[in-house]
Amino acid sequence: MAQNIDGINGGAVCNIEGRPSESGGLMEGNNKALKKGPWTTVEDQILIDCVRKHGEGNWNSLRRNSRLNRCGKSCRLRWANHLHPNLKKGAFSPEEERLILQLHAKYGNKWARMASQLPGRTDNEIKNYWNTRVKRRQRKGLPQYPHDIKQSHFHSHSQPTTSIIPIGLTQPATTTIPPTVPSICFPFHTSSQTHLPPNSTNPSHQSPALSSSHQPEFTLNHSLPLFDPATSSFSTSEPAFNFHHPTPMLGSPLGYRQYRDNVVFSPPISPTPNRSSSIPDVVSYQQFAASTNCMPDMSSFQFQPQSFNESLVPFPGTSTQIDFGDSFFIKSELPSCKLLQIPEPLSSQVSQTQSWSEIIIDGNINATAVMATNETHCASNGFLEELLQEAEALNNSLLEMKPVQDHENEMSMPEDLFKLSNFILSTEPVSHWYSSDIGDPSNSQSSGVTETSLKFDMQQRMASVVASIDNDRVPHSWDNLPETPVEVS
DNA sequence: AAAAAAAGCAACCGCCGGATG
DNA sequence: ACATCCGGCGGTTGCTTTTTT
Repeated sequence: MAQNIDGINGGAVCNIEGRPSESGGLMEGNNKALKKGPWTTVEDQILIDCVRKHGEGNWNSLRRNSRLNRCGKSCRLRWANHLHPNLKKGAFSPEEERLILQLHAKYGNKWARMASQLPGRTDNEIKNYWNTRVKRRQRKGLPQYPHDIKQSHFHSHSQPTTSIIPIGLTQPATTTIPPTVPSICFPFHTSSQTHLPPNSTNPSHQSPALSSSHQPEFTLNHSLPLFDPATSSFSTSEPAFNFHHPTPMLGSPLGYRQYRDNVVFSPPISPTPNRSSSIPDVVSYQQFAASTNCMPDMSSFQFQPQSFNESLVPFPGTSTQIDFGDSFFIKSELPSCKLLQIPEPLSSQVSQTQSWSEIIIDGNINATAVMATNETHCASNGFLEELLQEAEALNNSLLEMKPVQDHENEMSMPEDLFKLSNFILSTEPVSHWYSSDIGDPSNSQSSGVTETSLKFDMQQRMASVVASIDNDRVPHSWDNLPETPVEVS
């Protein structure tokens, strides 16, 4: 908008965030009232320079240490909504509009959540678009949603509808869910599509939020039974998934702050010299087995989260809830996720028979369940068959499991899951993630890696990992996981 | 062409929750 | 345990621009 170009605006002034009592009064050493109103190009440039120099975050300190006479909030908003380099300008495309409708039907007025599904778009843009649309359609007496989009949220302020979906196989079927249906279903592939985590076939990393593939055509090889809480029964129709942990493109997920500056490599669980209790690196494990035709000893592997291969990185904004014990369930609408069942028993007795399983659900909504044992005498040439058999067995057992209703805490990542994410993040040096992008991670702030980009990838990775541990058999309970890494600033 | 209405947009406000001391 | 800081989010306001009458 061409208003107030170049600094001559009559913007009003305000005190800090409209809360005079905070910070012990005005300005904290900069005893001037803060400016309000439209931003000028001069202010924009100052803000851009500051962010380039210091990175995102710490908006109030940014304000204090710059010539900007704006409150921190205002700076953050300006950056996120207008100055961020990843922003997509211009009108929404028809595809985006369609997606907004679908997302709103699913989430209600959860603008940040919706924005996380619209690369380059901000919550504010979406909110404005929607509000305008609402007014227009109300005036015309039209319904808010097209006939083919079914509203699934309770009301505009409600939590989204949740379906709890057990992983499992029903009879083989091929189902195509048209992209217009804002629901997806996780299928299981059984044989030819077994997904051993590839390495060489990994596509180069692409930020999911910047990809346009967030709405694939979902071709399912198997339909999954869905548990309908209303009827307490399973159904294969109208699957619905919900993102329970929004990851706004320009924001950080809850609890992220504790990681954002962490470049410390924390030891994995029980970092004993022989790594006997480390969680195995699933990918390396499989690759080792495939390449050497023998099953490696679990103790030779160390849990290396970077092995979550890039092709499996889900779209941002996804998360999954698992209920452990004898059963687990996906409760998510994410189009991609990865489930790991940690070896059982995850204990120091690595010499004894262990098994582990992995369920991968990739961006094409293809799921593969893989299980393996590390019995040292496992016939190598029967490896895949064995995996598949066990996967089948896993699927079958899952079908028998009772769904667990997640009640009030739908929006929060389960504590266990969060701890796992915490652990995983703490075990992986940032350099692994960004080596190809930025070189020296220790210099990430000044080498062009913004906090946002770091957050972004972190969010993806957090969302991509869901793990379970059977506490009954695993001496390493979540409580033994490393504490939140110390923030390094 | 002018006025009114609608649309578009930017920014602020208040609330909230997590982090921190 | 508490207070404070900080930042995210959703609601709202108000200004400008565009379209309609």
